[in-house]
Amino acid sequence: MQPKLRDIAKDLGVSTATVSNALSGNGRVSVELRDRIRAKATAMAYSPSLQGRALRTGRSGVIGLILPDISNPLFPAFAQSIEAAAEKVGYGVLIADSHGNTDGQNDALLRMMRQGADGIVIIPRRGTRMKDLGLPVAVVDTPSTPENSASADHQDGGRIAAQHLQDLGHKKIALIADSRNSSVQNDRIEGMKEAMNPDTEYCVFWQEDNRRLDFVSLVAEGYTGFIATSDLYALSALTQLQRGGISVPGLASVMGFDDLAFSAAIAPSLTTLAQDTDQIATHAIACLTAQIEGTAPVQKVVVPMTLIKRDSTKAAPET
Amino acid sequence: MQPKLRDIAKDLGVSTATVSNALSGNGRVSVELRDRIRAKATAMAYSPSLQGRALRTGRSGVIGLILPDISNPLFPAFAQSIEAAAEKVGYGVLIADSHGNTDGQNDALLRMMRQGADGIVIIPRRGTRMKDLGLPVAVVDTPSTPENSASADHQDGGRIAAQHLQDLGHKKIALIADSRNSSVQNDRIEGMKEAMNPDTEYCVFWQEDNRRLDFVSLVAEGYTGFIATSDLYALSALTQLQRGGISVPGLASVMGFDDLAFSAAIAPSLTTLAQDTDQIATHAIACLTAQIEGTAPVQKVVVPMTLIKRDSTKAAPET
DNA sequence: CACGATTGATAAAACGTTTAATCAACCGAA
DNA sequence: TTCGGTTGATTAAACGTTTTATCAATCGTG
Repeated sequence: MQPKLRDIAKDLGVSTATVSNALSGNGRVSVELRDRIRAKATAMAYSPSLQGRALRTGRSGVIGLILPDISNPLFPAFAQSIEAAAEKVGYGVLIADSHGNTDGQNDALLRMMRQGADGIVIIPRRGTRMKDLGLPVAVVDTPSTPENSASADHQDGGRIAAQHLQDLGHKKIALIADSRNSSVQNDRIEGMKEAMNPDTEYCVFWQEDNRRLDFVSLVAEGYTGFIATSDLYALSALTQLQRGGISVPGLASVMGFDDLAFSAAIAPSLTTLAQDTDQIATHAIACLTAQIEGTAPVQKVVVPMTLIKRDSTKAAPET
Repeated sequence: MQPKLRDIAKDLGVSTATVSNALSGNGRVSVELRDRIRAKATAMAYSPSLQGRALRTGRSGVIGLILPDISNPLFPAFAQSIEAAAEKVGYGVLIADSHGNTDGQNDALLRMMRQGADGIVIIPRRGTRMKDLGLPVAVVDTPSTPENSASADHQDGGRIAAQHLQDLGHKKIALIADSRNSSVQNDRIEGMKEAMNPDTEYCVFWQEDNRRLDFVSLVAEGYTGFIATSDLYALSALTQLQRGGISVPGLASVMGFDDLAFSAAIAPSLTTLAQDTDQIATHAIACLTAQIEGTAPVQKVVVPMTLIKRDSTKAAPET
């Protein structure tokens, strides 16, 4: 049986209140007794019952993490970072999958509240207005989302990507995105457009209507650069080109976003823009704990994305 | 403020005990009163405080999920399945990352216990002996792990894979695995070996020493079939071959395991062996709840893997 | 020396639920 | 009528912690 406060108290002949005070440093306890109690506590490997504490204080020591789709290859990295950051400040992490839709998202929120989460980190669906839950929330999305608490600078990432290909001499660039429903992808595309020189030709290809793009014929049309809003689409493009006999990066350069698990492992390795998930997670958690513990609010933060140059981008071929 | 048991009780002029009994169906309450209480409860949108209940019953309603490495591309699918299965039976899921090592795994276990998890689902590191924690545990690994509770039949998956390529006429097959430290990979390789015909040449290439394999020169040596223990390595092989000008599946067939997120999206799409994570998760959760609630123990289960034929495997080229 | 302030510790209540023990009322049977 | 048994509800304790109010003792000061 785990030792309780009472056990320590009885052993030392003091009251449980004193023990509690000694351990938390809250009330008034003489230094000598405090040390004696703390020593005893560690000796007995005492660890407070979170349930008892939760009942009394109304705080469970758990935060909820709501992801639009756990199986999205980017989110594992986030989940890992969030878990690490939360653990560092003594919180557990409860996960929920919103199955990509708004209903699921609300269900998940409700479930988390029932479970007694002290706060929520959420990566929202586009267009979901975070109504006030009476619960601290940290939103991780894009800087253009008003409620956003911490995120990468996706728009600037877009700029960097477009700049990179143009610096390499590419004059006709295809931008590949999945769905207009993602604020992140929109911001990335927006950034790319912004950084385009007046004499650069480009076109955005949205894949949301599920039509498969034919990248090989795009090359025939003169495209030499491809920027996808995710490494997943970049991979799709890259393999399709290779299969069509188009050398990457010899005849076409391909780059993506997020530095997914496979991106370094493929041939050619994929040039990509990475976000610092650790930093974002740490900040999101800081925002949350500030709200929970009522300390000074933390500034929103926007973390720059960094270009990882690999082998899939090269100077444009001579025409 | 959330309504409490007392609020319902006061409103109806009964005792909190009666309300509790009416809602749980445990004690003795007249049918009429029971219905009246239940109606009132739903009308007030009552939901019991998990903390209060936890303190009294000693059960928190959350289970812990410990993953060796969240960023491994297979685990998201698992996490999602586990979360769904747990939610269905009313449990929340607390995640922890064991950072791939045994110490991290023990830390994670301890943290989960402190957090008051009622049980643990763990995907263990190879060779970790699950010491008795005094806490229900469900292990998800491979059938060859003695403590395993639910898993795919990885060995049989290996057999199916080897059979598939041999059926297509491949005579010289390269088996690609990452690390001997994974029971799963070992079982898959073992199954492949088992299914090899006497006249089939094959060789196992372990990548654990981080040497990059040169798949192109393997083709020059006469290999026409490649089976990787993960789609990740299969992808690596596939792109390397394509880059080297070797047509897949024209000159070489490539297949992998686990049907990762990208596997259907690449060109050619990847033939792979998939595991039914939902079924495995449901069963793992069933094992756990059986232990937690002290009901009849659930049989261990081994779920067959299914071959997903796509475009990366084809009949071996004529020699 | 007396009195207010400070220090060090305790007692007791509270958080919201479940459950064992209790109790009153009613019923049927001897 | 009386008594054991059943029914329907209540009372009170318990889970483990934190915290407010209380109290005794010591201290400093006028």
